[in-house]
Amino acid sequence: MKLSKTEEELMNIIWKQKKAFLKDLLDAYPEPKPATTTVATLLKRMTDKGFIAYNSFGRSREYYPLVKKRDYFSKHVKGLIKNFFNDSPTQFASFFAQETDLDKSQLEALKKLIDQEIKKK
Amino acid sequence: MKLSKTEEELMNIIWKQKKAFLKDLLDAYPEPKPATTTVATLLKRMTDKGFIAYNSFGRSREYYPLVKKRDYFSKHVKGLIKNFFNDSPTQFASFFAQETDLDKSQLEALKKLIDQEIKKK
DNA sequence: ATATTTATTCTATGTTTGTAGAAAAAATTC
DNA sequence: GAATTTTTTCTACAAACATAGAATAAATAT
Repeated sequence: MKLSKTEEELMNIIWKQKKAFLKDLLDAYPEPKPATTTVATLLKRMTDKGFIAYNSFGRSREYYPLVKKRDYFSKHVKGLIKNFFNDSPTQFASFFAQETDLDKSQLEALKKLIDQEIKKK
Repeated sequence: MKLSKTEEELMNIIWKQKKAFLKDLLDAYPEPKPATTTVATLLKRMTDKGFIAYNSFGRSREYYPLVKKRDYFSKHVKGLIKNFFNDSPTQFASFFAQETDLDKSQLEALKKLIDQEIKKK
């Protein structure tokens, strides 16, 4: 089961807040905010899909993620790589390095990071 | 305007073939192949959306991409970065390096690549 | 306690997607 | 040239999505 675009957006807010009531989520939306009921519907669907859960406090609920952002994206990016870069992460990485115009210091930082990964191996 | 999942799949075939008739595209699908009309519908929708065009040869058409794979993905990945990594390519890169388990030689290759990018700056 | 606000569920509508049959028209085969 | 195959358009329909009003129930404010 997958999240739709708008559900993803909401999920992202929930990940950031770690846990939140409807109100907190609504607050986090930029203008023009969606209707309360729209977000409520989304929350219900996401609960049904198993991406979030909640603890009840009286009538209202504190929602929290059931899926880690990391895991979610791992799948996401791997799918992207598989579908469009012949399952080759390096091909993707190459594309990434050339396409997202990082400046020199960012590239240096990235290089350092990769060095660390190499050491881990 | 965006491509849907199945449209993306077809687009990917078109990118690979560079130009192709309906038949060629159908051939490229793995079993179980979709119905001819299904692919035809997809082609029509993608034409309407402005992602492909065609040259007519009598009755039938040779389809070709109007959008470069590179550009399409550039947008795609940038959106991903924007939405989920606070608009920070380095944060994304970090995630990428850790999550897609590249082996040592792949990481080395990647490092070399980044070095080249640095030199360009 | 009454009025008001808030959270939730139900219902609803328009749109997009995935999938494909029927029909028409052209191309190919026999 | 009649029969068959291929390509395309039209039509269709169910599922998923985006969005939100109406109704309800519970919480809070006065």
